[in-house]
Amino acid sequence: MSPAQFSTAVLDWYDSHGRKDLPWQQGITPYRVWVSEIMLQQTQVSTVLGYFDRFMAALPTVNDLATAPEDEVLHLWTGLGYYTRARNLQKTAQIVMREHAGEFPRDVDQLTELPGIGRSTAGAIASLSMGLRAPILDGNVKRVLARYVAQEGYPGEPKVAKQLWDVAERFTPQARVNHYTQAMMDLGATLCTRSKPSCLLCPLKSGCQAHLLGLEIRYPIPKPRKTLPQRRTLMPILANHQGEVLLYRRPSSGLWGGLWSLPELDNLQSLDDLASRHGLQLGTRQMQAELTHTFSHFQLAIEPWLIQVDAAPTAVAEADWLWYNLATPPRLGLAAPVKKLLKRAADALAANTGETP
DNA sequence: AAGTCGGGGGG
DNA sequence: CCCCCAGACTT
Repeated sequence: MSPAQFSTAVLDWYDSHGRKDLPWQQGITPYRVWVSEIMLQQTQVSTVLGYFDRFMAALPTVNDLATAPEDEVLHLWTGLGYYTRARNLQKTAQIVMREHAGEFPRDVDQLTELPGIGRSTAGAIASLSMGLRAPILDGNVKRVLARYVAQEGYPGEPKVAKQLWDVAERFTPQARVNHYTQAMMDLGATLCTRSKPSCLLCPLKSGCQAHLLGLEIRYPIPKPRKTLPQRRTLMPILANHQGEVLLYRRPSSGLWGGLWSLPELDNLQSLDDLASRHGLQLGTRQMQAELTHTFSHFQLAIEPWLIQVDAAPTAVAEADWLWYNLATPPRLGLAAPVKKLLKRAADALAANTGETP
């Protein structure tokens, strides 16, 4: 799609589906748009709804904000978080009064110099309240554009961010830039959501590279994790005198869905609960060599414990639990690290029985 | 480039 | 639990 086709599709969609009834979209002034944009930084619309009107009622003009006690401003901000925003808000109000004769500069670069206003917020104020052709790139727009061009690389990276700003700049139209800006944010908020995007309803689907590839979910590329989150678990290898080990079947959904696994414990104390649950009499315990298993999203350190079971009921009482015979293993789906641990156990058992007189 | 600031919602 | 959200600023 050419930039003209792109913005036309976005604007047509705005006319029929864009949001037009948010509080800061009524009686639009640079002051109201600015306050709303600051409140909306890293903060969801539903949260800001509870603050905006109260704030505007208490401090209806830039001058009111500039001259209010700081405590009053912070009071109006209480619960919104990122309190530096509130202090910067008042600083900027004072600068606007003192250096700009009470009027916000009609210039993106000058807006960006004000405390708390970065490039995206400046673009939003300029386009929404002044009709200036200025791009924005907030979280919503970033997602829409990253998908539209199937942008590789993590957008937090300056090089990638610059490419997305270039795309944003290219597609931003001269006419109706206020509606265009609002529409791009609305697209990201309502259709082009992080999970389960509604591509079939999207006005950009015919040109969206991610959608055409069927890879919407892949973009924007998430922050690369150098060190995966670390988790630990303890796996008791409960071995009876028949050379069998106690396994259970994991729930059909989720991690290792439907596969059989060794029991997982947070600590050694909870071993007693497991034993009593299955009516087991436990003997000696011995820690085995630790095993780490890497998933796509975290790393799991497994601390295996070999536990002798001296006595147990003849049959397992609970469904989805079984005694797994190491010498004649049944054909079951096993979680990968469990398979490894069982092999170790089987080898050790074979060596023992071979040597024992 | 990475850390900080916050409260809330969703998977 | 982690990740993310109408980000900006500091280190």
